Amino acid sequence: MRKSPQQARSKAMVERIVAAGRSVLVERGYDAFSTNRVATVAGVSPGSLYQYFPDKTAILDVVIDRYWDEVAERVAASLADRIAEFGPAMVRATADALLTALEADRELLRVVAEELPVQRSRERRAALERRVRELIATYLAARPDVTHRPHPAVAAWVVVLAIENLSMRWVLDQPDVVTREQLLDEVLALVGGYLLG
Amino acid sequence: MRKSPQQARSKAMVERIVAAGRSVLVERGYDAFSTNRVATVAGVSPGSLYQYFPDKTAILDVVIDRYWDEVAERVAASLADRIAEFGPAMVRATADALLTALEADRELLRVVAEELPVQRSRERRAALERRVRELIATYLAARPDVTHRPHPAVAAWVVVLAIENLSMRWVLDQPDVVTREQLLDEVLALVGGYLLG
DNA sequence: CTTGAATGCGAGCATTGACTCGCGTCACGA
DNA sequence: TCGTGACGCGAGTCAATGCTCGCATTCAAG
Repeated sequence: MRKSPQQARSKAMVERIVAAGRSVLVERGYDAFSTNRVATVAGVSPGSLYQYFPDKTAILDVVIDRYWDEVAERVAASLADRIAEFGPAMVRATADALLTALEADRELLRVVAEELPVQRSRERRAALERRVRELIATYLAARPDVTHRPHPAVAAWVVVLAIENLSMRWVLDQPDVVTREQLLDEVLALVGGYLLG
Repeated sequence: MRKSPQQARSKAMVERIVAAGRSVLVERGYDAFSTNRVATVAGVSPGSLYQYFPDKTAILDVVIDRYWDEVAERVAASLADRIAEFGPAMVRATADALLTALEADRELLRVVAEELPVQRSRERRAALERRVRELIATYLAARPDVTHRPHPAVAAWVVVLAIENLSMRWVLDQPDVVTREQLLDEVLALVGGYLLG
């Protein structure tokens, strides 16, 4: 942020710019994400835009950060609530929470995951992964009886990646052979068989 | 291709251009992938470049297509060789083949998977997935005794995505808690537990 | 050797898009 | 009410870059 908005008027403008950024991304795609277009959609002039954002990517970053933070919040909340009752129900609930979070803004997910250079959203997504991974690894290390896997950190890495990827691909590709319930069943079988088998 | 090269001279030029494209991508990144730079690195003028490629993306497409075709070839070959002896050894060998293929040009993989808009390489990668998925689904359908999973198509989808993603992330991120052998063990446990458990 | 087609060149055109700057307007404290 | 600084504007600058066009060079068939 080049300058932080002080009056209510300018705070509203910053919000309008971010919202416009999201809107352009979703409706026109990343290629159309130009400062001029974002400014136009926000009903603001390019010059005004640059009073609060140092450059184009700053706007993009805010949009993306907000998205992943939202997803992370939902998943972490669901997970933290149930980490005590570790088991199939928890895995299912967490996967469900992730799916719900991803489905909430499928259009933006599509752009973020498929149109943007991955590196742009890498940081936040990695943060989400790390957060969940550490929760799981810690739990697994404390309760070695719940799994046969020898290395908690490794098991957490595998489980998080597998669930995240399956969920994202399901939401994005909507493979018609797999229903939502079926996906949850498969995730459960995959993770259950791995940790317990 | 705007025109296909007829003399040996021009065929060599096309090759130089593609090689230069790969080189620019790997050494300077996608942002530096401009027609002028590719032409310069290829020791060719922009005008010449446009005699054989209709536009910039055509060069990119060739580079990417070659990469995924190479990977697909190795994996499909390994898989086809061993589909008869379905079991842990086969899963391990296939995962190993994929890892080897991805490791063969890790630099290009990094650019293709993290810098490029995913959509660019989506087609070929999807083709690779489909090819492998169908091999597996067909086999599972023919031999319902090897797995407890009720839907071969779904099981194949899950298994392919899981292995592909874990392998790619391992090669790209090189997480120091997971060795190569360990990764293969984990993949085996994951897939084995899922299909058989 | 001749000749025309294929090949190759590279300066330059045209467009795009990030970003600035000088000026006008508005809000708020005194 | 009035002055000052925050706010807002948008035409314009400037660099990047995809791509073309007219001309020079090379190849190979006759």
